[in-house]
Amino acid sequence: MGRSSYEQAAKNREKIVETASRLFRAQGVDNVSVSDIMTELGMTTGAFYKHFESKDALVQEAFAFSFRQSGAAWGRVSERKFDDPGERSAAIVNYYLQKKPPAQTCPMIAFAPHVCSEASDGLSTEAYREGTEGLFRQFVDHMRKSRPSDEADSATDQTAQVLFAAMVGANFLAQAMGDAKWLRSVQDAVREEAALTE
Amino acid sequence: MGRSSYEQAAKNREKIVETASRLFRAQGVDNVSVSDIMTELGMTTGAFYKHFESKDALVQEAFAFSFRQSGAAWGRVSERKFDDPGERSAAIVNYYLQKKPPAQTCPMIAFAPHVCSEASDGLSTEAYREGTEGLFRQFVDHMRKSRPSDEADSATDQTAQVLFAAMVGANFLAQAMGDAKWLRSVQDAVREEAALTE
DNA sequence: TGTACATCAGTGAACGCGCGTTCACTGATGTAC
DNA sequence: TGTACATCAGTGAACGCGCGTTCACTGATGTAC
Repeated sequence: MGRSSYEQAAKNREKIVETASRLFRAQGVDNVSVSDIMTELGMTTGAFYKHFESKDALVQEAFAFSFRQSGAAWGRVSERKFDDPGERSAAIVNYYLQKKPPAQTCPMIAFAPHVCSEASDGLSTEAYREGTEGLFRQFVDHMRKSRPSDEADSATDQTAQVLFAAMVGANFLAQAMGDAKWLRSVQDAVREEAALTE
Repeated sequence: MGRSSYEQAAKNREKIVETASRLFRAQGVDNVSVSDIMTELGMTTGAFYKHFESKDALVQEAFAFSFRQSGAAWGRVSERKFDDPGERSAAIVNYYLQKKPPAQTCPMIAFAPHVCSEASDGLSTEAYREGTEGLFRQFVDHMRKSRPSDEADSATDQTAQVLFAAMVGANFLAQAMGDAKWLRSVQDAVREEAALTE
């Protein structure tokens, strides 16, 4: 098992980022070791450091990758055709609150524990902030299209911001609590609130 | 330094729970070691296990303690006199979204990372669920008092649930992101939404 | 094009560190007579 | 009440474990002639 070609090495590097993103989203950054990732790829731990300077360097790239993935999924929802504004604003909230497999947990929620801990240096924290702000702006833009007029409406924006917070809060609680009757009721309330936005 | 009296030992035990709660809320459960807690109390690590079977046993008690503390604080807000319903519903949201010292971070948010990790066994997870559900019920009850009539109004409840999610979501983002202009705007939107509840 | 050497992706074992937990021990407190 | 013994809160050092990281080594790939 000697040296790999540059092509193979580049593929392996990508695989590390993708696998890490998946595992980080499913289990949380601090519950996934470098060895966990490399073992899943059938490689040894030492090889990791031929590609990344440290675990946090990988974390940074994995964050960017995950946020891009989420942003793309939101974009696909946003491009659908909608009959009326209420349907439009409900669509993205419904998509977000859908139950998804662990590997697709919202990055804003899955990565927060790592960002809060002191263990994370500036790099990954910065990636988290940028990613979260990006999703927020994307959400607000989506909601603005619910307005027939092209002018920005500050009341619409305010409602959108409340919905964003409510949506994230409901998902956060779902991750932390697991299923609970009252929580499903909260999620439904957020969905309905989004639907009656006009 | 021989054996302590039963009275002293009981005091020490309480101090462990209080100190742990404070540090856990400020830094997160997984970033605070048993040794951190005991050192702050001027005791050695070994003494800890005369009081608790394991770290998670302490975590469970610290969770219950913190949630009781938060619930009591909410209760004090709830007992104030209010002139109109909007002022009443704004009061608790404003209180919740107030910037507080690290040691008073909302337990729903501060403890979530530990509950999500596999490291937590059933005990502490259960304490978290009970505590969170308790705060939720307290919030909804507070909001119901905004209605002049004594009958439960399902529309009021729905608004209350959305506000709860939005409030928690906004605080969650604040913890994860630190200060950001757009986030303050989101927090303001949530506060205003609460104020116009009637 | 073929040959000789340099490069470097991947290996596998080791290191250092912090953590939760254990343990033999100490000596003041508690208890039995 | 006083004495002799048992209890057990607290000590301080050690243990085992998983983690991030390092390192000498291997041998196929890349490069220079």
